[in-house]
Parts: sequence; structure tokens; C-alpha cells
Amino acid sequence: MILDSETKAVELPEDHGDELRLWLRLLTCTTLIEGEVRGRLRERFDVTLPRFDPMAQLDTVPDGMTLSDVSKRMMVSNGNVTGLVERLVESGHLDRRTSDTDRRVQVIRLTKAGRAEFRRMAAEHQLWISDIFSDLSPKDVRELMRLLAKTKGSARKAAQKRALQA
Amino acid sequence: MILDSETKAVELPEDHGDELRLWLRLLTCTTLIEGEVRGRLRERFDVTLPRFDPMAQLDTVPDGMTLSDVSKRMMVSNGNVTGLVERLVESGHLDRRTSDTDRRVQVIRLTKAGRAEFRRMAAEHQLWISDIFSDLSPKDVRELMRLLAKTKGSARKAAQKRALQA
DNA sequence: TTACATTTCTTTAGGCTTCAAGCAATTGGC
DNA sequence: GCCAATTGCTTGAAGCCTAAAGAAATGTAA
Repeated sequence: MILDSETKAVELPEDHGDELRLWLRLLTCTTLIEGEVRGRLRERFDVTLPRFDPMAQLDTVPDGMTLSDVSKRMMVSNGNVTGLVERLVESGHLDRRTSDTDRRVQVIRLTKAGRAEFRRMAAEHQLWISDIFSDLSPKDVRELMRLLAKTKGSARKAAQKRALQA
Repeated sequence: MILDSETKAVELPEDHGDELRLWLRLLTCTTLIEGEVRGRLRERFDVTLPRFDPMAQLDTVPDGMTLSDVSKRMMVSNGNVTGLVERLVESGHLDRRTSDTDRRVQVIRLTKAGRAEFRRMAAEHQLWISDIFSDLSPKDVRELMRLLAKTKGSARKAAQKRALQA
């Protein structure tokens, strides 16, 4: 604590460089891994990462979910999902119908073929990820999980704070 | 170690779920923070994140760099940078000229106005980042830096391995 | 009921991004 | 010198993405 001549606490201009460097490193890691996954998906299955993602969400449930659910889970805009789903329905991976109880709602789910294809891709995908992280010990993985959970919480809090101001 | 009836080592089907969960959490953190930064840049300065990024790269050097340098540092495609730079030159933030010694090379740098505007944005940007990570202790930050460095190395190694196969 | 707000999804405009192909300049053998 | 390979960048096609506006259905409350 620094005190000025009148013995009041004074704010020192803090250094925020560490956090910035941390953010840049986080971004580098994600970009690197995402690019690697994107490339392998294209090479191996001729599919794009944006097409893979909604299928991954839908594979976690048996009876489909709404467009809003998918867009929230993927953290992308609604309009984006509309287009992605359109193409995935077109290609036969997804099935789409209007909800019986609320005609605004579109329920989408994997077709049988879509789920089968996704499962094949997901199995390899998981091995790639495991390979990408292979230098990390189990302890590293646990510790990283913990710190990223903390980061996620902190980021959400900051986002919340801004949302309330607006 | 598991041995089968003939006393040879046997591979157990390993569980790779932890790494997958780690990757998803990493991705969530990045998406969350990126969205937050994007939103604040737009609100506060009416600028997009993709326009901010090349300026950040160019602010680190006094005399500009080549398009290739920017694209490598940003880890995006060459064609992408061509378009971004085009718009930033258009808006007066960047200055662009052909190299004297190699006429294929385009050297770009911040204009005086571009640098001034970037510095204003960067100062706030750093505070946002600091705010976003504010729940993390200095020790957390150091530890996360260390683990992400390890992750980066591991990912690069995996990418390298694949590049050699192709 | 009527009016208003909210929710869900689509549409539009504009910009971002990749991949692949292609052009021009340079470099490195020979 | 000459040719082939490489390097630096641009272009074109397709798809991805957001923000904002709008349409349709539902919820709420006088």
C-alpha cells in the first residue's frame, strides 16, 4: 500500500500486461487447435468444423432440441444456426419439424444416417484431441481444467456486469 | 500394466474423455472472452475485432511488416489479410507500399492517425482483459501461463507430425 | 378482449474466412 | 545465361458469422 503526503491511500497505475499476455496465449492455443481440427475434418471427412459442431450438440440428446438451444450451446447467433441447420437438413444429416405445442419453435435432431456419420467422425476426433494434448500429464489436465473453470466464471461475471450497464 | 495369457503387454482402450472436456472448456473460455471483446470494441469504438488485430501486430514495430508476417502472426490465411488490409488502407489506418528490394512484397504500417487511434483502443482493451481475468490470482495467472505454454508446444508438435505425413 | 411485451426464428446487409488456383517476382541449380 | 522451384500476394467461389430489423406466435395484464 502506498500512502501520499496526506496519508491517504493512492491508486498506483497497475500493470495489466500479464493478463493481456495470458489472453493472447489462450487465443493462440485455441486458434492452433481449432485449425488443426478443422484441417483434419476436411482431409479425413470432407466436412467443415461449423457443420460438425451442431451435430455434436444434437448427439448429446435423443429427441432433438430447438434452434435456440443449439445457438445458446454453441454460443453463436441465431441467424447463423438457421443457415447451418438449413444446409445440414439439405444434406440429410438433420431432421427438422415445427413444435406441436408452440408453432414458433423448430425442433431439430440427427437423422439415423446423420448420427451414424457423426459417431464415426467423433471417434476419430477424440483421438486427435487426445494426441494434441498428449504432452500434458493427467495432473496438468486436471489443473488446467480447474484454472479454466475459474477463468470461465470470471469472464461470465465481467460479461454480466457489462450487460447490466447497457 | 496389463498382461495377457501369453504374458505380452496389451493395450487397453484408453479413455480420452478428459482431454476432450479440456478442449471444450478451452474453447468456451476463448469464445466467451472473444465475444466480450468484440462487443466492447463495437460499442465503444465502432470497430470490429478483425480490424483491431492487424493493427495490434503492426503497433509492435516502428517500420511496418510484410503481409506474410501479419498473416503468420495472426494465424490466418493470406487471402484474408489481403482483404483486411485493403479496408484498413481505405479507412486511412494503414499505409502500404511495395518493397524496394522485392517487388512481390507489400510492406504495410500504421499511419500516424492509425497508430494514435489504435493506442487509444488498446489502452481500454487492456483494462477490459484485466477485468475479465480479475478473479484469477497472480499465482493462477502464472500457472495458467505455464500450462498453456505446454499446451501450445504439444499442439504444435501434433500439427507438425500431421504436416509431415501429408 | 385489447394492447403491449416477449420469445423464436428468419431475413438482410455487410463483412470475415478458408481453400484452391493463379500471377508475378525471385532464387537456386545447372 | 536459363529453367524449375519457390515465394508473396491476389482472386474467386463458397461458406461462415454478426448485428439489426422484422414476422409470427405466445404470454401478460388491464
